[in-house]
Amino acid sequence: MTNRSVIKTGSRRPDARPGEILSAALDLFAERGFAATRMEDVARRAGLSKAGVYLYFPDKTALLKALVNEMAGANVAVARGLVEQHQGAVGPLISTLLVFLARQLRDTRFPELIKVVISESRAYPDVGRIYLEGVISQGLPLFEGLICRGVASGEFREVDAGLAVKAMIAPMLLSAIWKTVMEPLGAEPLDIEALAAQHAETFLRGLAP
Amino acid sequence: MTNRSVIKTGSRRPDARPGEILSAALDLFAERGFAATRMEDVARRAGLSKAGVYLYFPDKTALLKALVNEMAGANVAVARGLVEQHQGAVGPLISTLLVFLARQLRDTRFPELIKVVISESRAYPDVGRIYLEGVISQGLPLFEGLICRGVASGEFREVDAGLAVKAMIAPMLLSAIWKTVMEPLGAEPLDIEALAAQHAETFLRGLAP
Amino acid sequence: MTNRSVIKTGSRRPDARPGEILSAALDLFAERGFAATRMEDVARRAGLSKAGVYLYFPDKTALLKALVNEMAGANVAVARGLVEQHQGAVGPLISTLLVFLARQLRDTRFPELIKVVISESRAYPDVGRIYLEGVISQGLPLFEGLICRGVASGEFREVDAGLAVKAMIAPMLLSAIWKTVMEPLGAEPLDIEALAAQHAETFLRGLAP
Amino acid sequence: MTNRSVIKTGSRRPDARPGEILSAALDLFAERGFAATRMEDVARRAGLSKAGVYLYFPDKTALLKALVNEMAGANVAVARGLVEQHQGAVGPLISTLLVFLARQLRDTRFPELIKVVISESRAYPDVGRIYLEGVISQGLPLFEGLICRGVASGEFREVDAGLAVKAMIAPMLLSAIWKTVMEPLGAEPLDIEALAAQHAETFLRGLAP
DNA sequence: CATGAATGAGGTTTCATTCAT
DNA sequence: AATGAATGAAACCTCATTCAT
Repeated sequence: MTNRSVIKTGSRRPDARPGEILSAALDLFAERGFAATRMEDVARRAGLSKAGVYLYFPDKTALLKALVNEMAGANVAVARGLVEQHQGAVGPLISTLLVFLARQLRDTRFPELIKVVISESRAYPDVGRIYLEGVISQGLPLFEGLICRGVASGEFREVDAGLAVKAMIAPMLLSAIWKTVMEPLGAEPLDIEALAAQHAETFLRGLAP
Repeated sequence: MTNRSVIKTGSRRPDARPGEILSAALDLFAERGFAATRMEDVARRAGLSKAGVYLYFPDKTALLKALVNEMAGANVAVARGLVEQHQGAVGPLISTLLVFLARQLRDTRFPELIKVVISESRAYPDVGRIYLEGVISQGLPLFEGLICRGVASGEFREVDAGLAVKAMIAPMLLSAIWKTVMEPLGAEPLDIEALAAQHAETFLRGLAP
Repeated sequence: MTNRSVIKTGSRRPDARPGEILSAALDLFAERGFAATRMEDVARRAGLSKAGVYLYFPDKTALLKALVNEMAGANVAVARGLVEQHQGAVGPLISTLLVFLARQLRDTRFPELIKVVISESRAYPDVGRIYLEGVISQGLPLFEGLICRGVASGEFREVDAGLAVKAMIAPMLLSAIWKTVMEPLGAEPLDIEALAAQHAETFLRGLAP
Repeated sequence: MTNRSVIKTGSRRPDARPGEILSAALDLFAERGFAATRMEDVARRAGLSKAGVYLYFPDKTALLKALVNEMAGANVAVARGLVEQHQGAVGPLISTLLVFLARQLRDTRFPELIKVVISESRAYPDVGRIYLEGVISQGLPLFEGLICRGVASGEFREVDAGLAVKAMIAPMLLSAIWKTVMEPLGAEPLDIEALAAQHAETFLRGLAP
């Protein structure tokens, strides 16, 4: 649906090539999974010959790594920005963050990427590691800090921040899985933003002292 | 149930063969993923020749389907039992259910199976469908009924039960992913039961009117 | 010319398969060189499918290694036998050995194998090492011992045994190269046995005190 | 009329380009072998783009042919010079020639070239033919003439000159192979000049009537 | 029931070579 | 003269799957 691949032009601007290839790759990884995507398909969808892809990426996994790097970095950066600029009670910020994430999940191919990472991480640990280091190790402490802040200020009751963060994030993960795994099987679509909103409400109420 | 590979001899009881094969398969699927598991490996671990596996299962995916069927069914059945036997306030039951699930995730290879289903569902929709129909379509309404009961009785505030169920379950999914994807990459282990307990507390508080 | 490959039967005796494959491989390596020989060609000439070869040899290089091992071992063993059984003056033994080698070069595919080893040793050092350890490191000391014996007994004048051995063997190497490299280009055939005989005569005369 | 204006960048002397390329090529052929040397490597080492090489040489084999031509010609020319200027007994001349060759083998990349010719001759018969015609067909008769002279003058006993020449040259071939094949595998270095000297001595003694 | 032997169908990757600029 | 970009053709190797015994 959210297909942004470029099929048409022979790409006058060589600088655009890597991006075109990555876009094609993500399309296909999301559609068929990493293993089932042949380099030739990526190439053709990027308007290139099979060998051409190898001019820009040494490996099939390099495509995946680049995708994870790229998308992961962007999201964490935004979240970090929101957190650092924020002042006052953390509850509203948590709501904002969850809704922001929900929109990302709804509007980008972040869910597909998460799914691919989950799927391929064992076979290609590098991919998992990039995600772990680029997203998990960046994002969780960020949110953990928020919980701690809330606890310290008396806004939240005493909870284990590490666990709380996971409970806070979990519905976003579930949304990604639902969208990429269950919906293609015929499950009814999930309103991710609504889930995020209701979850934020419940979660914050649940943390109230 | 949690049988971890039988190595010994030619297995006196022919009836045990399918189970041995499935056990071997789950071991390997969990360890290396579905795609990276060769039928020959399954066979060898089950103490059988490669061709022997085909006497019991027509297909590689048949192994996966059988595994999903088996384990999914079991868990849902227990949950259904708990729910149906229960009377009175639903809050404690939800706690009980979450902790039960947490223990299942901790003590069985349910997480691995979930991971495999997520990974292979696109390539083998049958597998996904079995899970969807055997677990999701069974479990979610079950829990949804609980939420509705709570709302109806005034125990919970007014919420969208469908969304609430997902928020309720999400940390369990996250736990499965964490255990099977992040921990092998070096992430610190997650205390699933503690997560479930704290989440239950927060979730129920959050639903209080 | 001395083509011994087996094309016909489907090979009732499975034990014969490795040998058949090796024979086919040597035919082709000798004919086209190692790099230009495709596994599929080997397979077809051995009356097997491409994948079938991999049941017996893990690698293309494994074919080469096996060939070197096999043939090298045989020749050294014979030479060693001759040397160990011999008594008396070493001159006649050296003549015998050279003529024996000449006949091997003339009648077997030893020359082709030497040529392949020379050609592929850099790309596949294992192959070279097998030859070095199986032939060179076995054969040279054997012959060196002979020279030393002759020097000690006064049959030969004082010479550097290590160098003498190389001079003694060199025409055999040249013969192998001539046969496999020059003759296919149209060079006139070399009478290896005659070369060996004349060389033995000259060499022994040259070593006389 | 003067020629077109000369483009400045790159090598100052356009005439030097082919030589630079050949030098780079020989370096790499010697180091990794012909097949394993990529045109891109040659280009880079010559300070050129991949396509640039094709401005000077139509083919990968053209590089090899040019190298063989160049080096072969040079050596034969020197040898021919020595032979033609010589008068008197041929024994000393043969010593001189062998030592000259030994030094060439020790100090130039002649050995590598011989090795490459041996290796690639089957796949690229042109290369072999150049060597056959430029070196073998020139050099052998030259030396054969010497032997014949010696026999005619009574300096040598009656021998088959064709065979004698091969025996005379063989240690030089062995040296080349030893240096390029065995030494990289860890075999102990060979003192080529010493081998040539001792061989000359033995060979000439062996030819004495 | 069980297996050893065999295969067909692919997919990734590598390069020599070409061409528009 | 020179090159960056692109490609087509190959070849190795892997496995799920089948079948005669």
